[in-house]
Amino acid sequence: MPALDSIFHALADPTRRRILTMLLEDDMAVTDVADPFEMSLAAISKHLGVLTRAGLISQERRGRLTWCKLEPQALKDASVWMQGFGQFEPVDLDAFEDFLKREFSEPDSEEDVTTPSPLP
Amino acid sequence: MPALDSIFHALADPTRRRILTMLLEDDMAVTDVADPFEMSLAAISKHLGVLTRAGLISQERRGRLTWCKLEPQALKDASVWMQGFGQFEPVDLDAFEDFLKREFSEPDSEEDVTTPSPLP
DNA sequence: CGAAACCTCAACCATACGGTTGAATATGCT
DNA sequence: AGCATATTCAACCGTATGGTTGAGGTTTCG
Repeated sequence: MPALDSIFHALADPTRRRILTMLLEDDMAVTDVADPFEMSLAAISKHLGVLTRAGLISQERRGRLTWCKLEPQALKDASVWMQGFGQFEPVDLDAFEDFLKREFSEPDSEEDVTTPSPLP
Repeated sequence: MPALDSIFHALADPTRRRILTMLLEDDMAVTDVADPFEMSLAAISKHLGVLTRAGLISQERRGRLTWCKLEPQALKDASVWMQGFGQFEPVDLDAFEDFLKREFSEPDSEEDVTTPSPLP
């Protein structure tokens, strides 16, 4: 439903990717999402708007809290688009480790955890 | 090596995604890449620059032609990042068909082929 | 050599992006 | 009712983005 444009655009920001990884653990209220960031609440609210319009999360108001929930379907759309290129073999969890290795060994660009951590 | 920022940013533009799908078929010279677009050559050249800096393609000059070649490793990085979310099951080619179905049934946003076509 | 083909560079423009601050709007608590 | 909490809205600002046009540098070919 949401276009690839908005999905990829949403994923192109490290703050938003980090928000997604936070939501991977559990649903969160907006203020709690904003807590670890050194940025105004309004800025985070905007980021959440971008993620919502991309369909990557949903926001449901319950009481005075607005709960943010990961919506993996949009991510899946984008993932499937990339898989459609078919140039590389199916999901390879080793590849994720490889990726992390390269991400951390080369002091490339960002600093913090903009990557999910499904490795237990 | 290229950060997720630049990869996802590069993927967020329909022109650039379409270029990638074109390069899926074969390597191409810049002018030929630009041909189907209603846009100046300089604009396409810029798009190719974005794709190159993201590591999604490489450009090699041979004679007076500059050949553009798909570089799937960067795509794989991004794909792996998404797979890291692990919320959805491994590569599911049916999902790609589902995606196309939804993409074409709902007159959502874009019009043309910004998706690869690995279905023979 | 000179002209044409191929591509990038530079300057410019309108619009979008990511952030800020301050006011506005719910909702819940006492 | 009244106040604190939670979230968004609105206006603003600097910078980036995606496009244009025109000039410039290589390479090939007649």
